[in-house]
Amino acid sequence: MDTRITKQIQNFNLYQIAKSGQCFRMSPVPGSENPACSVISGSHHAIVSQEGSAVSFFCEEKELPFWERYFDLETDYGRFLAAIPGEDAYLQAAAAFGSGIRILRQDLWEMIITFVISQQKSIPAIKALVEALCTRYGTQIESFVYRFYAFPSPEQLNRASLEELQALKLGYRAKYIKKICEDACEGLLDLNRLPSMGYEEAMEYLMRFYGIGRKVANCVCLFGLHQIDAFPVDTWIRKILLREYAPKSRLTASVPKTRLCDALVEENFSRYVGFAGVIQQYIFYYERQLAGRYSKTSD
DNA sequence: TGCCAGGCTTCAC
DNA sequence: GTGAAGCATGGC
Repeated sequence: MDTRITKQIQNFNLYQIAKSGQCFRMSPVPGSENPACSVISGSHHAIVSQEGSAVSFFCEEKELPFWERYFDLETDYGRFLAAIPGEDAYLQAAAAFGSGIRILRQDLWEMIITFVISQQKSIPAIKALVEALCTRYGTQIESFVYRFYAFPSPEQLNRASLEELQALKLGYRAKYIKKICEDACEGLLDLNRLPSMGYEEAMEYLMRFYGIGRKVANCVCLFGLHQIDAFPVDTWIRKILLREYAPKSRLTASVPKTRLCDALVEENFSRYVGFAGVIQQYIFYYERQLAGRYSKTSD
C-alpha cells in the first residue's frame, strides 16, 4: 500500500540535499510539477517533492518512518545555522546559501563502498559507478512506481571477482572493494559493531581496512553513522581552508599544506561541537555550486 | 596534452 | 613518523 504524506519542514531543500555530494542515488524526476527526486537507499525507494516548506513523500506506507529518519527530520537545523558567528563572513554566506541541507542517515555498508569508490572521482563518475554496481550485483526490486536495483549486500558484492570489478572501470579501487567485501563476509569488518562506537573509535576501526583512509572514514562516520562531528577534508575543503582561513604568512611558511589544513580545521571548526559535519557540508556545497557557475565541472 | 576529481597505499628517508 | 610517488579513469 503506497501513500503520500506532506509535512511542513523548515531548513529543508531537496535540490540542495541532492546536490550536496553525500548521496549518489538521488536524482530529479524528469517532467515533475514541483521539484521532485527519486531516492534510493539500500533496498528502499521513495519519490520526494517539495513546494516551499511543504515536503511530500511518496512511498509504501510502512516505509515512511524509514524516510523520516533518513532525512533527519527530528533535528532542528535552525539551531546550527543560528550558532554561526557573524565574524565568519565566508561561513555565514555558505550557510545561508545551503541552509536546506541535511545530513542524511544513510546505509552504513553503502556508504563504505560508495566512498571507497569516490576517491579521485567526480560526483557524476561516482554516481555512474554506484549505479553500475547496483545493476550488476544488487537485487531487482519492484517499487510502487518502477523497478530499481538495491545496493548489493556484502555477500552479493563479494560474488564479483577482482577482474569483474576492474571491468566495471573501478580502476585501482577494485582491489580495495574486493578486500573489504571479503573482510565483511568473514566478519572481520563487523557492520553491527560500528553504530555503537564513538567517533574516534569508529574512525580508528574503519581505517584498519584496506582502501579506507582518513577522508573516507570521515565520510562513512558522517553519512553512514551520523557522527556529525566528523569533518571530511577533501580537495574542495582543502582549497577553501587555504584560501579563506590561512593568513599569507602561514601559506608561505615551510609547514606542509596537509598539516596546515589540520591546524586550520582545529582552529576554525572544532568549536562547532555536535554539528561540525553540517558546517562542512555548507562550505562544500557552496564552493562547488559557485565553481559550477563558472565552469561545467559541477553536475 | 595536461590537469583535476569527496585519496589511499607503498616506499624511501 | 613524514613526504613523495604511483595508481585508473573520464571529463574538460
